[in-house]
Amino acid sequence: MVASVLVTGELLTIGEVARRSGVEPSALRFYEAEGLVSSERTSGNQRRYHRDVLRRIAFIRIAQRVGLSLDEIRRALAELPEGRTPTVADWARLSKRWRARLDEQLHLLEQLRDDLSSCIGCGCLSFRACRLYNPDDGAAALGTGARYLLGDSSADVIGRRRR
Amino acid sequence: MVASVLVTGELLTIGEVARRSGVEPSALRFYEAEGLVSSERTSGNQRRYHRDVLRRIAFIRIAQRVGLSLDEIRRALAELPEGRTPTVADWARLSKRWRARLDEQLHLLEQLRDDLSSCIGCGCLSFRACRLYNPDDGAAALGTGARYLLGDSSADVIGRRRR
DNA sequence: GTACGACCTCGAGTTCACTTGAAGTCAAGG
DNA sequence: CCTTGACTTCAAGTGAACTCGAGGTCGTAC
Repeated sequence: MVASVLVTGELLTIGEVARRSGVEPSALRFYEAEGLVSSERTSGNQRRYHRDVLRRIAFIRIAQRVGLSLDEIRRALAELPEGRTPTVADWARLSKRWRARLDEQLHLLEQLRDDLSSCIGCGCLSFRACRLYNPDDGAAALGTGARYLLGDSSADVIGRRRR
Repeated sequence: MVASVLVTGELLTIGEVARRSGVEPSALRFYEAEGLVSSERTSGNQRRYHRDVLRRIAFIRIAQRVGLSLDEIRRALAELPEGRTPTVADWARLSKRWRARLDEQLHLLEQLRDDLSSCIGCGCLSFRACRLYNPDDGAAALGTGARYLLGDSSADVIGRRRR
């Protein structure tokens, strides 16, 4: 019943942005509160978005897939030029950095898989000898956020001799 | 001052398990509350652990690195034989399944990297054409837990034709 | 026997990225 | 003008995997 398209061609309502981007209105408000996107307001205090917010949201979602936190994404977005609308080159410059990050993640994952392969035969799961349990890279980039596999004060883990 | 090693050779205190495994006592209590590990108690209600709890904890931590939730890990551990101490073969059997999971994660990550490579030139970040934003695999296994990149009701995202 | 560190429970707090709900306002078709 | 859906704010809730603190007990060396 109510028009679902603003035909002015200029500004988008939060509902339109949500439908076009696949991001819930609640998330859009959240992003705004976090300083990731911005909007104008009507006289009645409703949000109106410029069209290029869609590209910004795409950037955010892809960056999340790459593994960035919203905090990192905010810092990345802060490097966009102020005043003018970002160009294709601006966006490409930012996303170029992801490549190295993805390569690193891939490397860690491959290493984990290979360690696992060589360990499956032995089934040792030992704190002292097992590479699976004692990766030298420290942080594991998988699971819920990046958390450390081992505590820092694990002298016993390292120092313990066989027997 | 106080003995830091129980020389009975039989049971371990929570502090010893923590030191040897690199897992905090609070986490060990948490795992017990969650049914992932078990312990006996002294007459004074303190925990005493059998030595093979160390292997169980190693299993848990490695499984987390592979990307399993504690819930999945609990279900995996439930398949261990009851009564007898698990053998090396028991542990190997459980961890063999991780291989496929890691391969799948690697595949998704490689695909994301390749999509990114081919997109960096264009910098499009477009909701309609960009493979980065429209992966067919649906869930992204990165970042905080597994969440969906796109909402389910994103008809506009999919159905929108150019211009 | 006393000191002191290690241990106990239980409830609340943390982080991240949102979602949900309540209570109320705006905008546009009819 | 009225209805209805879309919008507003703000506070609180979610879930995963823990951590922290308070208030109290245990266990061992001296």
